[in-house]
Amino acid sequence: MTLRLYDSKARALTDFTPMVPGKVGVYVCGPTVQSSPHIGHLRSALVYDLLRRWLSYSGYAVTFVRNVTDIDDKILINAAESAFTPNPEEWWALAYRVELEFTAAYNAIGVMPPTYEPRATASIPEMQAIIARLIEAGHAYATDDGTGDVYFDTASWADYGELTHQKAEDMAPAADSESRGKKDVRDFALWKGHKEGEPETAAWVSPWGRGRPGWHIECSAMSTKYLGTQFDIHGGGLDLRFPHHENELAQSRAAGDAFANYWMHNGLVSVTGQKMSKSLGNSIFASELIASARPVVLRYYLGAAHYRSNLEYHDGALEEAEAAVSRIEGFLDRAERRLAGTRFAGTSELVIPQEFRDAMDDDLSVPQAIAVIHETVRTGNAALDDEDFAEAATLLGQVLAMTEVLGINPLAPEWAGASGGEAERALGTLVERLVSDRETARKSRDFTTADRIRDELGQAGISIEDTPSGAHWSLDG
RNA sequence: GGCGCCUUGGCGGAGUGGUUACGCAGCGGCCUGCAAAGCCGUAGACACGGGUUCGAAUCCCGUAGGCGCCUCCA
Repeated sequence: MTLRLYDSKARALTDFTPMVPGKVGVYVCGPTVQSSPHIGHLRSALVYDLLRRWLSYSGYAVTFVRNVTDIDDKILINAAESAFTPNPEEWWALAYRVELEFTAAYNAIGVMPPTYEPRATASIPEMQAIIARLIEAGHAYATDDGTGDVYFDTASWADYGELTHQKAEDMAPAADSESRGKKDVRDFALWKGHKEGEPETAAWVSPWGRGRPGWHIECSAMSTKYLGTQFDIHGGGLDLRFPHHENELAQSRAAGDAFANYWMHNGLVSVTGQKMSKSLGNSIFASELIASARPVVLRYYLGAAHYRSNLEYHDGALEEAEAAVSRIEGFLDRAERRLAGTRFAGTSELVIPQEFRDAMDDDLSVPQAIAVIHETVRTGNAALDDEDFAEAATLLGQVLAMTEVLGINPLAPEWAGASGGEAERALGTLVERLVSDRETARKSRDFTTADRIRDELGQAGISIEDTPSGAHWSLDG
């Protein structure tokens, strides 16, 4: 079975065929670094991280580009507003600080660094080149009102609306009072002339006067700069379909580029039934999430729903994810302990079951893929109960392989907390001593003492499990 | 007004024209000194009304409710 993806332009599941056999170019719209990352940003990044990992696992050489839009209206506004706070910040400092926050959040949940992460401000000449081609082709115009603005001429492009299947005349006219020079309310800015009061550092020389790029043009420039004028997959959040992606597509195609072959859009995250928004004050920030759950649990939670589904965040969701991850972790841990010292230790082969492969190939059906993991965990636990170590070793390898591909192997080194070193060793020594005392008490059938020790450890956040090979202790998750 | 999406058991969340997704929580059992973990078993669902069909939760139409985009947004 080959990979099928839902192409939101075609509005259908389609077989994925790369332009060049064995190679895939993916462009994903990264954040506009205007304020701190929230749960939606994490989900979006994770979705394409899973896509990228699955493509890589499937044997493709993946060039994965995710941009950072580090110049736009909001960044300038937020920086300007900071002038009235105790910590005033230049727009470029704000953008960079926020970009670092994003990087930290991505790293925290195991989103792999992209092949390249271009910043919009580093591709101004490429943007200008596209704008020049558009003007040349009659699809863009510089206004004559002295603003230095350049707009895309939507009326000149018959296919405008092809991505979201809307007719231009049906679109609600946007009351864009500031743009007097527009020929049509649907025309969008390619270049914004420098305005009085805006930072000099936010203006670049151009044939149409000093100014800065409009929103949308940066992605046309960066995607084609690094992936070519035609490339395989373009992804982003569902809320970017219109106008952002529609406009990207229009300007790139009008400029003569074939652009993306497949369009993917991930579902949004909602809170209490509604999309997060600043005005509602219901944003769940990445920092809050990272503080309230283990990173691997967060990754599991954000990835567990299908990427095109809306994901509803609610209280208790992370606890449920923690329980699910603990179950997987429990099997891996138990299997490795039980197999240690047998001839099956270390013999597990990292094999991915066909069912898992089929699920992932079917438009990245992660929920079904995870179901396969859980089923394998169950049969693996049963094999351990039956002391069928050959079978257990096989299933252990499968679970490891599947969780590795999704980046949710709880025992993987990347999730290991900062090891306490000496403190950890000291704790271990003390606990081992108590566990040993308890074993002695149990052997002499002094269960009062044994239970007291277990209770005391429990109150300290340490749980005890009695197994055929002795007691096992662990810190509560 | 236009373009779309959603409504599944206590919760989360898949899927699909005819067979238990999966996880969490619940109940019964096995195991255990008792637990924990694990295993086995079990209950419970497809918003509502029509239609197509041998058969629909799954396709079509309608109704109700909810959501997204059309304005900055992952």
